[in-house]
Amino acid sequence: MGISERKEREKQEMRRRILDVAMNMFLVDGYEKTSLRNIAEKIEYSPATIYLYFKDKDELFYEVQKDAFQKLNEVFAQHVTATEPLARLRQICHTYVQFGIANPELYDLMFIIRAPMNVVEEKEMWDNGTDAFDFLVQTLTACIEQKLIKYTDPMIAALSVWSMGHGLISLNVRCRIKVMQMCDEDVANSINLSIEEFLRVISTP
Amino acid sequence: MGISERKEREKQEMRRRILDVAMNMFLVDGYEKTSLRNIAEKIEYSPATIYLYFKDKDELFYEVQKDAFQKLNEVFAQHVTATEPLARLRQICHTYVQFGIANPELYDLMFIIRAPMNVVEEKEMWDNGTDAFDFLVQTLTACIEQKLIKYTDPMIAALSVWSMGHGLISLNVRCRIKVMQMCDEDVANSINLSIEEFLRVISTP
DNA sequence: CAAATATACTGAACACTGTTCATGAAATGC
DNA sequence: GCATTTCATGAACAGTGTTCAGTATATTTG
Repeated sequence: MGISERKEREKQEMRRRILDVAMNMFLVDGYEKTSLRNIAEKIEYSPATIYLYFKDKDELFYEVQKDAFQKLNEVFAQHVTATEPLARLRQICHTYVQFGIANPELYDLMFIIRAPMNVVEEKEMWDNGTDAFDFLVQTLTACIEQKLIKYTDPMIAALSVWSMGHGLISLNVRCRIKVMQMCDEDVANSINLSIEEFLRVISTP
Repeated sequence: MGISERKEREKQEMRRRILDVAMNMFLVDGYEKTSLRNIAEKIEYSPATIYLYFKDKDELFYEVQKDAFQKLNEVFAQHVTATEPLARLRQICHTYVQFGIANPELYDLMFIIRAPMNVVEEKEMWDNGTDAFDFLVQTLTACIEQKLIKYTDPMIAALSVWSMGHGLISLNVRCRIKVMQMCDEDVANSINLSIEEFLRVISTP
């Protein structure tokens, strides 16, 4: 049956089109402005049509999040080039934080916003973030094996590094670093300094 | 003029009543369910009345956030009792994280949600979080003076400790730790372990 | 090819949200 | 007692996610 195959392909193309438009609206206008109605208007379909391709807003946003993580993974692949584990760790940290600062709206969707995680509630795991996290665990395992850092458990180390990076970005993205009187440049500087200090501090003497 | 004083007092009482109801709704039902209409219904006034006491939703939420930070400060005063700086730091970290885990909806309002920070945009500083942050800086300054930790700059140290704590809580609150297959108990355990390891790692030998 | 069926899509409605404003009622000042 | 200020509201506006009966098109069947 060539027809049902074409139908299936067209359905997938429509899904992709919706996802691409949604991703673009996220990047350009941010989360707040990315409504189902706005997406529908941009693809020139009725809002109800979106529900033929996604169960609800959460499921749609979960798929956009998946694409966002692919972007992050690509950035990792591009910027994390060192072979020495500690140098890799440093590259991972800076690449991650830079990605967050450069794409605050996308970072929102990936790590801060509640919406897309409702579909995970029923699931057993959050598979969108797995690859990036595994990438970090792998590097940290190498660091620990070569006794380059003071941590002993790769999982705890990964959770700590990630929390530190996420903490820095999300406090900044959500304007909570304004407790210290600083200009934007100072803030960016402090974030980078915090990463450097953290790496120095966790390294074995 | 006794009358205008009474009027002023009544206005403040009404403000307090709105804030208390809002705080309670946050604690019981969470951010999503705390709408101006729901608050208005609970105080048995029209939604429009709230605008006679607050400029908009953001300003109201900013005041509730202020109360939330007072709660946090009280918890600090209650649980951070040690005199030795490093012991104090440990107590601060655990108290903070425990507060976040125990009051996820309030933590949302204080550190994650965008809404109340819009009023800060025009302001020069975010004064709600100042006391808690200064408290941390003070303890870290003592730690550095006594050469108990490897950090040299109290500001950078405070930003790092805070980011670590906030990262752990917010990743958990927003279900992002589900990348690792773990039950809730394991997660809570990993968070505590991460804090202990961080404190161990940053301490001078 | 025509009729019956299956698929794709939409307009309108529902129940929400924050916000504004003219209108009305009550308390205060003179 | 009358004028004025203060306080509160109903109704409306523009927006949100979501559902569903109904329609138009495309495909399958007789």
